[in-house]
Amino acid sequence: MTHDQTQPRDQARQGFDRTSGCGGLTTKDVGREVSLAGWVHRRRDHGGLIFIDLRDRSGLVQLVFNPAKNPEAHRAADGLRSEFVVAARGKVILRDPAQVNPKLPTGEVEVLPSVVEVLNESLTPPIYVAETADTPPVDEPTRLHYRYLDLRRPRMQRNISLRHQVTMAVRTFLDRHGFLEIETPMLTRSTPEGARDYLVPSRVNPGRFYALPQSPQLFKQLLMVSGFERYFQVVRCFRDEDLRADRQPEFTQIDVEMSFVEQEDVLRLMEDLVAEVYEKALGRRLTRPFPRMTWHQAMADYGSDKPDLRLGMKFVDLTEAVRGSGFRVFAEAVAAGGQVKAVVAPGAASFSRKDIDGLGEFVKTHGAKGLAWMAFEAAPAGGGPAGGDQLAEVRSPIAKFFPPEALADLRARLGAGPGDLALFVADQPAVVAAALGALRLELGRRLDLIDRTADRFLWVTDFPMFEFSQEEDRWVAMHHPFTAIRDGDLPLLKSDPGAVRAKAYDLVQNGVELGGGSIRIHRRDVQERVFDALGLTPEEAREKFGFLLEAFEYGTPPHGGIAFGLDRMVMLMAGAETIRDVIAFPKTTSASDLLTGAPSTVSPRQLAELGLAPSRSE
RNA sequence: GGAGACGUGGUGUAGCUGGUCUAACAUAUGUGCCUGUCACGCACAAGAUCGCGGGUUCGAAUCCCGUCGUCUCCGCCA
Repeated sequence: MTHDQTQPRDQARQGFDRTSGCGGLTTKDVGREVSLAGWVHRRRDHGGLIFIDLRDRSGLVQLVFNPAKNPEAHRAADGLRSEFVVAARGKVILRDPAQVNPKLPTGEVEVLPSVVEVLNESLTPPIYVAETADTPPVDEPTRLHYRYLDLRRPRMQRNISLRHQVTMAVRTFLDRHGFLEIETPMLTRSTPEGARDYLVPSRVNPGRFYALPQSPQLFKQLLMVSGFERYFQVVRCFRDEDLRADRQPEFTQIDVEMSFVEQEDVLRLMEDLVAEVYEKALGRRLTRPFPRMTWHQAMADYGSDKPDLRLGMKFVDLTEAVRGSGFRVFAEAVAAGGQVKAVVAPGAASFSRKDIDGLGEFVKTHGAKGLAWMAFEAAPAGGGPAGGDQLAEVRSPIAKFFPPEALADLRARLGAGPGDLALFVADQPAVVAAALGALRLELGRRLDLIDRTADRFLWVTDFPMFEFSQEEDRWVAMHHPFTAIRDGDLPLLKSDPGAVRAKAYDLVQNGVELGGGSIRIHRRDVQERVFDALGLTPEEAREKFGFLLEAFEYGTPPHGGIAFGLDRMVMLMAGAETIRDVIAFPKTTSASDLLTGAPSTVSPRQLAELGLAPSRSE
C-alpha cells in the first residue's frame, strides 16, 4: 500500500486508477466510463479497426480502436504487442447482436478506449500465454525457466486461485470448529525414523545441524500436551527423497491434531472438512459417508493400500483352486506359501500375443517373475443356437495344464465372460499385490475403464503397525513410531509384531493418498514398548526422543490427528496430472529450481563460516 | 541406485533403414494489405548447423560411446 510516490511510473499512471477488472464487465456496465489495466492477451489488426483482448486476473475484455472515432488511441493501439502492460480508459458499450461472442463472459460488451498508455513493453514471450487448442503445449523445462510467464496462463491462474480457495475453506472450517493455527519451527532436530532430512548447518554451533521438518509431528503432539486441544497448520514439509509426479522435496500439509478423541471422531470431522472444501472451492457435493476398507482388504482385493475405486477389476484369489495343479508354476508358488491371483480385463481377449507379452514385461518391472493368461474368445456373431454367450475357445498357453472341468471351474471363479482376458500372477503375497495391483491400473488406463468424472473417496483403516525392513533387518513403523496400537493387539508386540494393527488411517481419492493420520500413543510406558519393538535401546530412545518421553510424564491427553497433502488435493480438484501444476514454483525431478538455479554452489567463505568442507564438488 | 522416453528456428513437432536435409510443418515474430474480428484473414520475409563432447564413415540431425538436462516408473518416500 505504501508505494513510493516519487516513482515516475506512478506519475504516468495518474488518472488510470482501475475502476474494475476486465473479466467482470457485463451489460450492467454499459455506458460506464471505466479505467482498466492489464496485459495484451491478443491483438487483431484489421488495418482500420484494431481489437485488443485485455487480460487481467479477472479475465478478458475486448477493446475496440476505431481510427475514425479516436485516431490518437488507435495510433497507440497500433504499437501494442502480446503481453505489453497497458492502462486504458474508455466507455463500455453494448455489442451489436451480430458481434456478440458467446464464448466470452464479457462477450456482450466491449470497451471503446479514449486513452491508452503503455505501462511496460514485453519481449516476445517464450510461452504461449494466450494459449488455445492449437498452440502447441510448451515443454516443462521452458515453463519452469519462465515460470512467471507460465503462471500467467489462464489455466495456471485457475489452479493457483483454486489452491487459495481450498486453504481458505480449510481455515474457515477449522476455525469454526475451534482449531487454532499454530506455527512450529522450521529449524528443528533431525530424527532417525522416516525420510531423509534436509539439513541446515548451524554457524553458531559448528559441526551441528538443524533438520527441516518432514512434518510437524512431534510439535503438534507437544501442543496437545500443552493443552491447546485442537491445532492445525497449513505447513511446509521437507523430505530429501527421490521425486515423482506427486512428490516434491518441499510440499504443503494441512496438519491437524486433536485431544480427547478416538479414531472415529477424527474420521468424521475430517470427512466433514473435505466435503466442505469441495463444496466451497468447486461447488461439488461429495457422496457421503466415504466408504471404508481395512488395509488387509485393500491389499487382498486391489494389491494396494490406496486402491483406485473408479475402476473395478477386483483380484480373484485362485490359491486354493490351483493348489496341486498340473501347472507347476502355480502349484509350486502355492506350496511355497505364496498365492495365485488374477484380474479379469473386460474385452481384452482381443489383445495380441505381442500386447500380452508387453504386459508380461510390465509386471516384471513390478517384481513378478511372469504373467500367465487365458483369453476367453467370444463366439463369432450369430454363431450357434446357444447365443452370444458361447465361448468359441480358450486361448492360453497354460490351458493345456488344466482338464476341462478344472478350466470350467477357473472360469466360473474368475467370472470371465466371452471376450475377457484373465491375467494371473503366482508369487509371495507382497509380489502378487504389487504386480497385479500395478497391472490392474495399467489395464484400466489402456482399456479406458476409469471413470474420469467420478471422485471416489475411501478411508483405509487398520494399517499394520510395523513392516519388516530387509535392508535394516528390523521392524520399522509403517506410519510412525508414535502411532497407537489397536486395543487388544498390545500383547502381540513382542510375540508377533507383524500382526499388530495400528490406529492408523489414510484417506484415498481416486488411487491417490490424500492424507493419513493416527491416534497417538500418549503414555510413556507404551511408547517405550514400541521403541523397544523397533529395536531402539532405552538409551537410544532417550537420546532421540527424550523430550517426548519426558513430556509424556506430565499429563498427556489422549490425542490423534491427520495430515492432508494440500498439493495432491488441489491437483485432483484441478484435474492436473502433477502437483507441479498447482505449486507456483516447483522443482524438477532432480530437485532443482530451473528459475532461480537452486541449488547452487556457495562461496568458500560461506562454507568456512559454517565449518564445512565439501568432500566432493562439481 | 536402477529401467525407459525425450532433447532439431522463439515455441511445439517431422525428419533419424546415413548422401539434393542447401533441414520440413504448425505456431509465434516482422513487414505490407484489410473497418467487426475474437484461434481474424491474405501475401511476403526473417529465424535452427539438429543439447554438449568424442568416435565410426568419403559423408552424421540420422549409427556408436560418453556426458548434461527434462519427464515417467521401480527402489526410496507416507
